[in-house]
Amino acid sequence: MSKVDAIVNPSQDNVKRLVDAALSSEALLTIFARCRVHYDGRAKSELGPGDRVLIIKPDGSFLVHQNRKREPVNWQPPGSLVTIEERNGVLILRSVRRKPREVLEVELDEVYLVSVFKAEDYEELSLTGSEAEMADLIFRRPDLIEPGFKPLYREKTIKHGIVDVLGRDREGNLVVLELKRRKADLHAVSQLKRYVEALKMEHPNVRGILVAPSLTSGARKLLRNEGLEFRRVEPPKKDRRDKGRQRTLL
Amino acid sequence: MSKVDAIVNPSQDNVKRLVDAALSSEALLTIFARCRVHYDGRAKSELGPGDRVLIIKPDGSFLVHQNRKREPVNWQPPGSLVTIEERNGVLILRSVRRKPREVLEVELDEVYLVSVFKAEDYEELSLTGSEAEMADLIFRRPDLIEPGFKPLYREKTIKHGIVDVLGRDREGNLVVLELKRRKADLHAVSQLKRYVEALKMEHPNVRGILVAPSLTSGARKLLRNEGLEFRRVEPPKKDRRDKGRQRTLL
DNA sequence: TTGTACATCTCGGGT
DNA sequence: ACCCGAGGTGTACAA
Repeated sequence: MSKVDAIVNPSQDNVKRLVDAALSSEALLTIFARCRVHYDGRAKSELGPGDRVLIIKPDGSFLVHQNRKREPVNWQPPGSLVTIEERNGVLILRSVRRKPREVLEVELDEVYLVSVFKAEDYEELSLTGSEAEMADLIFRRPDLIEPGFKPLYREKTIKHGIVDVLGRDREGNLVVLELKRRKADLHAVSQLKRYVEALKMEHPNVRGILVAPSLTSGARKLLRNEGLEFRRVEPPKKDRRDKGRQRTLL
Repeated sequence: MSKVDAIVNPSQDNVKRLVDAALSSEALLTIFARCRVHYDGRAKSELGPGDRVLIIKPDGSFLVHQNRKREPVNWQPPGSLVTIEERNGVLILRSVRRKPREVLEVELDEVYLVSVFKAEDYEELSLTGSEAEMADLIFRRPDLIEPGFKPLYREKTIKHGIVDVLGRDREGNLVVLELKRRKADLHAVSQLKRYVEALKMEHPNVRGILVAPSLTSGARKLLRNEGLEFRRVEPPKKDRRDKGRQRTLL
């Protein structure tokens, strides 16, 4: 069997055969088709006839893509179970998820292409510039917050949530850091405030510092009104000098 | 020209030809390939060699899918600009986004399938069970909140945010509703609290009610501690009896 | 363009 | 299984 099987304008029988082959062989299935889509689960949706790309992965992920946007118009998450059946002469792909129960049905009005891809992939994404790396940075260089700052806990569970970084300042005050890898908004300030207020119930002096590359206008206002602070810190991008073959992209 | 062009195990020249054809013709391009992926922008990532599905849409959306998970491992949002070039005998797909500047590069080590799909789609998703429909419901049936409740504003901008529903109770107290279409969490409570406190600065009696199908344990505790309230409401799913041909899926 | 909040968010980590 | 929060979140909508 080869890595890829593809048939343009397949017969219904060929569609069924290839789909069954893909579903039973850990292969990734891609279909170009004119179709209708029905979904019922956490919400409910209908999509009238049109040309779409369908992707069914061996882990049960099911994507329905229109010709615009990054997001699938309909989908089913990993773990869902796919079947294909014929109803009144129309092929129907059906994907069922349990817990929560969700059903996705795609009526295949006309299939332009079926392709089966035995994709082998043992690599995982390596990403830098995350919030976790901001925390690392602050533990390595606490002076980025202020002189004398001592970070003590990381991902510390408190009364009403989980604090990014908990530490003490030069004067012994408890300090809560809320880190954001991108521009911080109102939500981030509310989050910080929730932590500060929870800690204030058990400690006398608690400071809250929002640590981010920037703030929205509204976040800045709310932060001031609440007596909270801001420190500008960029999420660090590690140099991965992996194999020395990678040039700078940007 | 037909709706679909596909070549299995294409030569480099054929890849280049089909890709150029797709990029200049509003067609959706799909490639099965062994590839490496490099990204630099808001963050930075590297992905070693493996088999993936690449999708490039006519609006510039660029997806790199591994054989698991619903999410693309790498991507570029709509509006990005794609080019294909050859570097040291290797074909490279390059997508550039401006604002923020982000570059995605895919090294095509081996191409198993190139397919070009002139997808025609004039349909839009019709979805029910959203938060917006919960708001509609409450304006139609305010008694779902409590007897005498009068909803007044929808999506009302206040000092620090935008309130879902603002109204008055039987006794003339200002009432803020925060709606969640699914189980409400700590975040939802913080959001509601932010609105209530903003309104309290200008009004004497303000009540805050979280309206959702259920609550997380933590949300319930915080809600109680803050003197806020909860009303159980399910997001309504409209019956779309469209064309009478649709059976219930679930 | 910026700000704000929803989403069938998805995903991972912790308890 | 539930809870919690990050995300290159994406997406729509309003100011």
